[in-house]
Amino acid sequence: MVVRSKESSGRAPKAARPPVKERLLRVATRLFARHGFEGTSVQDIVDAAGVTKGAMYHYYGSKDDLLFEVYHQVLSMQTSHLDEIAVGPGTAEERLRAAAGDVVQTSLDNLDDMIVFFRSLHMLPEDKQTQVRAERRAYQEKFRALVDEGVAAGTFRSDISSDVVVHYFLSVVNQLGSWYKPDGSLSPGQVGNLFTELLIGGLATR
Amino acid sequence: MVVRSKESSGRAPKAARPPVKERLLRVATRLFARHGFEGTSVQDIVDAAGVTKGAMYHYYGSKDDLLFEVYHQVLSMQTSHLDEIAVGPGTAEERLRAAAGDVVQTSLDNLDDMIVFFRSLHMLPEDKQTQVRAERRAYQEKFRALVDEGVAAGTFRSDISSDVVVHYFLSVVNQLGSWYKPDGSLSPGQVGNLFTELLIGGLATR
DNA sequence: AGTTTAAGACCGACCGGACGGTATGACGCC
DNA sequence: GGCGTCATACCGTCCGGTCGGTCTTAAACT
Repeated sequence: MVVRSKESSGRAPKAARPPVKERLLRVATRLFARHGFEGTSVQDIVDAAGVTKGAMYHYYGSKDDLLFEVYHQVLSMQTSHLDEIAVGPGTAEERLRAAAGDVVQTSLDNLDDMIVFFRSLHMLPEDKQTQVRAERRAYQEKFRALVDEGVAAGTFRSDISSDVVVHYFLSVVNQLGSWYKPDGSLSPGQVGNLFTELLIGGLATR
Repeated sequence: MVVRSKESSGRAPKAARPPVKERLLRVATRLFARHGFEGTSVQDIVDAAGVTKGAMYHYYGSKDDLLFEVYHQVLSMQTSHLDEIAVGPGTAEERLRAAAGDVVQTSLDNLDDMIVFFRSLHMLPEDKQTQVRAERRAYQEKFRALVDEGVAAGTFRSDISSDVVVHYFLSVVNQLGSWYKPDGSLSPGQVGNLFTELLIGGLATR
């Protein structure tokens, strides 16, 4: 997680609240989410950030780099959350509930990142794509371990591959950006609870 | 990329296996799925189809048109399947099981279409995008009606919004292309059954 | 039957412009 | 005066789309 320095002192009269580097990443994320990676030009990004290309290529090596940063940010946050929950107290079911609810909620809190995430992976150069996938798999493995724990404890049914279960539930999370409307009647917490309920219900022994 | 693959069907000696129009759509779907819509040039498509741009623009008005056709094809197929199942015999649960299993299986049978579907919608021009969304909403509504039937019959729990349930399950379907490997150990039917089981389990009254 | 005509199917050179990226330099701060 | 931070101008490439033209086929006409 990046530590944000509060620097709102009497700076330049221009619109420069967050530092340029951060601002670039933020507007890029929003634009990628709205128009797609290929549908967003570098010019669009720097215009929206109120700078020029010179600034962007000073902080980032390429347009790809910008996209990669989005992935890294999301994954590192979700991973640290899951790590914390997994080693915490409670039964396997309780921890799985917590993990499921949390990943839904944090995803909804960063919807733009999620939209970019599931839509533009294939636009990354091969090596960075591999890196992201590896990180992603590590996350899935941790999730799967929780499910397996529950199976071992007899809380969850054992006739369903935990691998498939993880793909199943994380699919739901990844697709949140394609239908959830922040100004709708459902709060992130509510969605998290509903989805958690559906997951645990499907897993529970009858 | 040379594409002179001789198909096994002992057809005409000329290059006319499937008609050009169909061939274009088919190769376009595959290329869109592999490299994304923006990562595939019109030249790539016509090369792979063994024709030239003239041929493509003879049959399709634009590159967008080609993408739109993919969406139309997928949606019309899935809708007709669901329609058939919905009015068929059986309890609400039985029909929901059939619908869930079917949509998973047909999606896995047309993985490339699904990959394009969930990844490139935003590349369509606004009007066509609206059209696609309307068609998809109609599909979701039919699915939701099935869930509601089960709730009314007391088979499914009533404390979970059917709307959310539909988003939940269709998210799983839409993401199939991002992890399922046709040459893996799981058959489409098996995945369909597992997912159906997880869905019904989550819905069932305790 | 032989000839003309029309239409569809397809070719491929070409265009305008957008886009990612770079080179160079100005401006402030220690 | 060197270094970090950006602005400006510019380049080479690639891409969607166009357009005049050719070839094939079959109906219409004589």
